[in-house]
Amino acid sequence: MSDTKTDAKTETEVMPPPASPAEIAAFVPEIRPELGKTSLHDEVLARLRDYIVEGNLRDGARIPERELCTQFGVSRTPLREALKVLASEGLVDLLPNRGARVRALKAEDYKELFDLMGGLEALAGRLACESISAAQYAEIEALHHEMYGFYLRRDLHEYFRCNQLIHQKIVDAAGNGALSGMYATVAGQIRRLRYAANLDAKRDRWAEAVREHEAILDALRRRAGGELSDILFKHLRNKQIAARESVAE
Amino acid sequence: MSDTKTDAKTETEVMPPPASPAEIAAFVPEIRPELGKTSLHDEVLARLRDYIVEGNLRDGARIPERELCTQFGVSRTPLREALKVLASEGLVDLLPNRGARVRALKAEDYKELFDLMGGLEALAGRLACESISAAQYAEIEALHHEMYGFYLRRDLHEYFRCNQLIHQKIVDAAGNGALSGMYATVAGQIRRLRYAANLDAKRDRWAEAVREHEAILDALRRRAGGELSDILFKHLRNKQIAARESVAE
DNA sequence: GAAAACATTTTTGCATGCAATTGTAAACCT
DNA sequence: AGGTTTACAATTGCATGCAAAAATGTTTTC
Repeated sequence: MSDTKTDAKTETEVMPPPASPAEIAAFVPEIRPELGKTSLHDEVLARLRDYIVEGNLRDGARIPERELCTQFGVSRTPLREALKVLASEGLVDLLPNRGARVRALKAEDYKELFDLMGGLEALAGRLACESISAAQYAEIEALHHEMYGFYLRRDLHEYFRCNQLIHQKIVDAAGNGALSGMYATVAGQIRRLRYAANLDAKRDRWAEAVREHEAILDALRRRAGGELSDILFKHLRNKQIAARESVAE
Repeated sequence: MSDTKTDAKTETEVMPPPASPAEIAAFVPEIRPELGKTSLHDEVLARLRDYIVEGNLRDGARIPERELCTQFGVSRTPLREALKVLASEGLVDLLPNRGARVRALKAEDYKELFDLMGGLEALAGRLACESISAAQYAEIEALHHEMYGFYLRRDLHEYFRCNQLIHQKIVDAAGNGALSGMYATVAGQIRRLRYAANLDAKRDRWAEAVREHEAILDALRRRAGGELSDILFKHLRNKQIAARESVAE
């Protein structure tokens, strides 16, 4: 009765209900056969990052290593590798011998991240003015008009979708991969903060935001890099203030 | 003569000369007993990062996992964790099933990194103007004068030390931890590029750089954030051009 | 003699094992 | 009873094991 613990090593072709991590892992290729090219580590990393950014784990909550292993169907090794990377991104804290916790961001941290995002967007605007194509500009202009329509119709949800897309397109237009990567990291952090709520109530802030976007488009059209840089940073600062008030409720 | 490779598995209590990773690891606490608090992973990460940034491994060179394990006296697990983090920082490339290589940065990559550093310093300057203390400003001013002395004496090495320190102090003065972290990462990447050589030959560029630094100090004294931001970005752009020419030799 | 096919060694990715540390709760003392 | 101690369980950090993939070397074929 002591040899029952080692009989799971043999390679079984067909097995009824997956229970252990290894067995679940053996089934994963069936569940998602189309994208079985990335390494297990990368997939776990992406999934765990989303899992946290989406807010499935509360701030400061312990990250249950073993539980997530079974949930993702992998062993501890790739999961731990993912945790180290997420720690270096600032999404989780790693306490020596005491596990990983979802990083609890304080108001001061969000202030830092917003400023950082502002700086990155300011840079993006400057670089975009140097290298943006006519087609790329036209695309942003079209998005701007679309967004304006949603503003007039008071469709906050669609307005925000367009808004985010415009900012992302400016970053893309900068044509700087290193910048895009860092922007994505910072934006991911901030995404954990759910704001944008009562912009509708504060109608004057909304109108102001739209005016700022018009100034952004204008500077971009004139390829005025330094100017656009300045406008974008200040725009993000105002967004930060609005977010702060929104979160305070 | 084929069984000699597996006899090192037994755990020995007393052993003459450490040879295997495990044996070396067992001796490490004796070698450095005072700072045995950080996790093995963190230490390996820092050491490996330095090892690469210092240029001990050539661009595009394979990273010999097993060899570094023995060199650092750890097993593959913490080393591989460190490699994943370094990959996320962009220092190494991880090729699926084909190991890690030192990321070979092309001219275009350095251009991106320089622009990114310019954007981060521009942000730092802007934020520093908002929050810098008189003491911090005085420190930077003193460094500036010291640097000017080295310029007059044509001491390129000390000039550059001061120069780097000034830029770092501005970033510190921004008081934004997230920014500092990203700046450190980008600066580390760029440090792999050894430039700054023939600034001495190009005497006009050196003089120009000094003038730019005077403008930086002036804007900082006036707490002119937007202006400083602009100057810093352009200063970095010029630095980039000089570096490009310097590397081209 | 060069290229293709095969066999062998090495390396990689992941799972698991094990000792050490931490968390937890029952037993103990004052 | 309240706080301390001690035994126990869970968790963590790292080392190692193992199968699959790649690199390398050898033979074979034309």
